[in-house]
Amino acid sequence: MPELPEVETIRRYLAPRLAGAIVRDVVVHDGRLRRPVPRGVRSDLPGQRIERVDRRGKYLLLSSAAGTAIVHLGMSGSLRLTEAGAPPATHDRIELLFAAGQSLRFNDPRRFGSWQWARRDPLDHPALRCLGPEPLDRGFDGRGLRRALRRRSSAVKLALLDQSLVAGVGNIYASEALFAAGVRPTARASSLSPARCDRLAVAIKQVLAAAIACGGTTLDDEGYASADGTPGRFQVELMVYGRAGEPCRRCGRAIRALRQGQRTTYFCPRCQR
DNA sequence: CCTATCTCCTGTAGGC
DNA sequence: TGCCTACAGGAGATAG
Repeated sequence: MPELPEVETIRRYLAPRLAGAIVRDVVVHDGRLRRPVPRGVRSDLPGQRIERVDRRGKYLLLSSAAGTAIVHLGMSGSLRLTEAGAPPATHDRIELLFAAGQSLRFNDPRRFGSWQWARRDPLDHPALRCLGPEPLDRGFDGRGLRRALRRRSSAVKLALLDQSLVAGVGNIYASEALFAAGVRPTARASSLSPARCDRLAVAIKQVLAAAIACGGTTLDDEGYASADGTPGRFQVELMVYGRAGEPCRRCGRAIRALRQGQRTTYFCPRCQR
């Protein structure tokens, strides 16, 4: 399930390889994604030069003079850059063919991903307009986080998943960041002291940066990989996610799992108060 | 504005 | 072996 570190890993691989590349053709093998693939992807992108590959939250942005493809990998989406020519694989949905002979394939078994299109500033696009701050930016700190959390009555874990408060944190890194900060995921967001918000903001930055340095997290059942097929290595660094019943790597107590808003949260009952 | 709940989708795992 | 159910989860829609 690609979150910020996985998308950033893909971006870092693709940016130097796609910058300047000319899109020869766009083939939509199956446009039934989370929302239908907009016409602009097909009609405007061919012939364009990719100027930049950017990331905003969990979105990857492929920018050209004609517009920007706004790509979300959902939970099962992947991108693979290869030499063109191979027949499409099962669940290949969209393929960009480049003039130099490469092919960028978007594969998504569960169709939770999306390809949107922005003719003008992509940051004004509805998908990106309401995103919160980039957690790895300088400007993201405990004060801003506290401002965002203080008027939320929900559990802090759920608040961290809200992309309008912080962009790019998903289920894995929310649990990991709360562990790193020593904060109980069930704590009311509004109850966190300034000091704990400072610690949480630092923890979010540290966990995301460490995961990027490892090339993301590849779980057994999801099989995330970067655009050249390389899996991530952060799964061996996880402190709590997916470790229910196993001993805490810091204190030895059994890691616990609970359900919050239809998804699983992991935490250490001793290290997180 | 905020919160809680449901929905989309498909591969996989577990129970029987 | 096969059928059934539950589960994984991001984000948008909806109701309150």
